[in-house]
Amino acid sequence: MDKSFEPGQIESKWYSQWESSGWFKPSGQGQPYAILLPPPNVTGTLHMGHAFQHTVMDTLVRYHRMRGCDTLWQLGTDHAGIATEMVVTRLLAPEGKSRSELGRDAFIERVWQWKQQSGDTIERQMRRMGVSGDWSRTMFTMDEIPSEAVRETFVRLFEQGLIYRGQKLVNWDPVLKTAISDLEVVSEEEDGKLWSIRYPLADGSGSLVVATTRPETMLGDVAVAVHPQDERYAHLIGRHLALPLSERQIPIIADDYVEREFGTGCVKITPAHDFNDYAIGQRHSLEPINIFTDEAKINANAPAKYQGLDRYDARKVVLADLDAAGLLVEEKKHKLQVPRGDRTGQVIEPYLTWQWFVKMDGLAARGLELVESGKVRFVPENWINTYRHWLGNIQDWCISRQLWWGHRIPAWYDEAGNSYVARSEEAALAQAAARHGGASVVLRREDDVLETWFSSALWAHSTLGWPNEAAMAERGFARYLPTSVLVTGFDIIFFWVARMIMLTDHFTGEVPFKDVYITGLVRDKDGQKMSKSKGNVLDPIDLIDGISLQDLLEKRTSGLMKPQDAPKIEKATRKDYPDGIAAYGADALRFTFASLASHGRDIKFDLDRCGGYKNFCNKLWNAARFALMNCEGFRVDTAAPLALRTEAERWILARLQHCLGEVETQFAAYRFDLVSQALYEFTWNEFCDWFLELAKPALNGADTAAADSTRHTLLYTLETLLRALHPLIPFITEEIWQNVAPQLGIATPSVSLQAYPRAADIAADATAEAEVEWLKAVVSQLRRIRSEMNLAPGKAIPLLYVGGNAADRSRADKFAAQIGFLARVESQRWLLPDEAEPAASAAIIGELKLLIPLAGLIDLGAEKVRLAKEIARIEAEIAKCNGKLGTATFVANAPAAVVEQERQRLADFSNQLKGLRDQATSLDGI
RNA sequence: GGGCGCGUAGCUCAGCGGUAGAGCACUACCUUGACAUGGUAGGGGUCACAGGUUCGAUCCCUGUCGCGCCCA
Repeated sequence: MDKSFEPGQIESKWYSQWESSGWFKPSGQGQPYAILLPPPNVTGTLHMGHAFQHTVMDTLVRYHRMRGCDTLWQLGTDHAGIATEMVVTRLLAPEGKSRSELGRDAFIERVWQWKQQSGDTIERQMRRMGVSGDWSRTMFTMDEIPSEAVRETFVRLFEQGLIYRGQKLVNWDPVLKTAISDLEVVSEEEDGKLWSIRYPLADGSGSLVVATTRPETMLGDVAVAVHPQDERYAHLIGRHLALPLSERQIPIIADDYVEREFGTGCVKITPAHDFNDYAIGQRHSLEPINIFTDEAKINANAPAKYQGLDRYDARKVVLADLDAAGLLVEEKKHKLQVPRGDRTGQVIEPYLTWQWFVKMDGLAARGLELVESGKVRFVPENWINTYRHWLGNIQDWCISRQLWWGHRIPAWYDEAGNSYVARSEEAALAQAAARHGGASVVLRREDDVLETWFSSALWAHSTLGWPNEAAMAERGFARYLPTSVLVTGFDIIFFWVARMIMLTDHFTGEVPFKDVYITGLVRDKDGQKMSKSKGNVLDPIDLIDGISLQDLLEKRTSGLMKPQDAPKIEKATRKDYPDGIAAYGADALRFTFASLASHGRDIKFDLDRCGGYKNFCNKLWNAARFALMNCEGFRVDTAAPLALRTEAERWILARLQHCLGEVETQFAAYRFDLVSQALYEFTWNEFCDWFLELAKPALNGADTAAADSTRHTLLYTLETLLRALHPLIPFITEEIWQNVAPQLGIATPSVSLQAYPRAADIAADATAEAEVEWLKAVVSQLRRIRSEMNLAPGKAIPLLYVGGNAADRSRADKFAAQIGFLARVESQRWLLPDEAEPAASAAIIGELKLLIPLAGLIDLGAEKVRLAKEIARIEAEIAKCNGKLGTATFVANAPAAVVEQERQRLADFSNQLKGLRDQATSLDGI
């Protein structure tokens, strides 16, 4: 093995071998364990959030595979309607082509080309991360199987009366010219203005003043509302106003939605262009007047003067006209919530259109019940609140989108506008013929497609072949549904998780997954969301392979929506990564993600942390080198050592047992941070820091049986540790394991095919732990004295034992070689019965006193200072103990074990204090 | 306005009724034959603040301040 760990060389080698051997496919044996990959959008490349979640899923999948489960990781990608259509539209621009020039079919052809390219990139990235999913059954949301599921679902929901077509106010993107979901609209406070406009009474007897942030919409006003208890206007309710600029009269109505304190307490009502007004309009049976085209220009319902004007131009003209008419009362600055599409950044228009909807009340009630009853469990469980809140306030789901890329809605229209929902055009024609008394009818297919989440909502059962019986049998529908766990971010609980729960249950009677593990969102080290426009994105591949500053700058500043941000991004990037990014390797990146996966909602990604785990990999690598160098030619037939010859071996196995217990507990709790911490600590602080050091004297000692036993334990512990770490860091563990396993008589071709180690496989050994804890205490004390007395590390010291009990004597005897080696002690002996203690530096461990004679080594004054400091520390501890034990209520009320523990502490400290004081006194006498 | 959450070492975060922990950063010493991507030792915290419950609160409760996010 090389002297240091070089990730690049081993990663690709092992990945292709694993994949080509078919080990990622379900084994068909054992308890089913299935995970659905939330299918990434085919809009480009994977980001850090994907890499994080893929790491979590891969770790779970590898863990359960090693535990003997029949493991299915269903991979796939999502067609992502709007996002992909935008990407491809932008791609066409440099060619001087537009989407509409190209036409629907040619455009879709281009999207498929893009999808191929993007899908390949994504798959390549996933392989680099070590994703061990079943590539042979990967699926795209527009493949035939999921497409059939979409058609079948749509038709059945329609037949069940759960899908309908209706005219409603929706969020409309006037640039993309499609409806978008509430969830895709982000409202933020922006600076705007509030205008007060005078509306005269129709009979000329007076006027009202209304306040609005959108004066142009007055062209579509149908009423003015006041609060029913507002005494100022009570006498006007039911009378009419002459709507300025339009030749219309509108009524004054009363509705308690109106806030009396806001503005004048009079609200213009424009049902076609405001969600609240729409509701009021419905309450008062007012017919909405739509004044916009689908591009948000004024349409023919408005006075001719304004027709064709863009919404913001219309605003200027309307205000000018009002001013000219003396009806503009006031204009003032005002902060308002502006809704923008999260993809385009355009101001979204509430717009009255015909759309397809899914009725949600019944489905939502059932969706809620499935989670409340525990059939689906959120981890962390708090997320149930978010889920509950959304389902409790749900509206019907608008599923149609005015796009080309997606699942085209299976509905057809005849010339009269009657619609026919059917599984195929033939079936639709048959329906139409039946309706028209057998005559053949010309049908036009619905142009709209379904929103992307409609197909995603079916992902759990459609990827298992539903509704096709043969496909279901082949893909293991009955075996893998419900899947075990869904790993996803809280941002798509509404979009995806809830809808999957509802639809999978509705059509299959099963929940899609038993657990939902909600991960945090990956942010940069300052807590900022990573985004292309902020210029703080990291490509996981660049962390694996490294990237130069130049390439990183190029990546971050090219293709920006706002190219003017480039200098700012460049500056920040130069500051954060003056030398580019080093190559950390996939394992270090994965271990970092795992260790950041606590149950919080933000994951601040700190590159230094990644560096620390790269070092961890190197540490593991070198521990393995040590083991192999010391076990050359050593072979055994049994993996586990049968007869342990040294205390250190018994100790490390006991510690391993603890570690594995912790790992098992934390895996079950989805605490990957604690899994990785337990393994990190065992590897570094116990295996490397102590066991390897304790093994050195044993390996080189005269006792060949102990040396061989130590070799065996060394290999066995390492091999077990590699198995335990494999789900987290698969590449390096495989590479090392291949070198280690043969020496233990293991002939399996891959560590990934080995059983995951469990605490139950190893015996606990409290005695050995206590023995070695004693040794560690002695060594630590000696090292501390050496350091504080400024004894050169290479300087050997003599050690004198004083006092102590029988256990101390036997331990000192047993560990003489180790103490000599670890603390550089040249001689060890017990003070003779009648021998006077020499002037020395001392440490107290229980009843035992360790003395390092001063002669020629230690400065007396320094030792006195050191002792005084130590005495003060112990006195403080004793004072704390006495404080507690001196309180009668503590002794009376605290649990006996706690009181006992406190007494024990007091006894130990007192012992130590006495020893230290004696020592101080004896030094004073010199 | 409603809901959720956070405030612990310089930074990023665990812990959570009974000796305050980790990684990174920092200081000193050390190139010893697994590893300087390292070793050894060390410094650093009235656990946001104020009350309350308790024998005992960083942890539970209430309030205040500050900061997020989600939904209106």
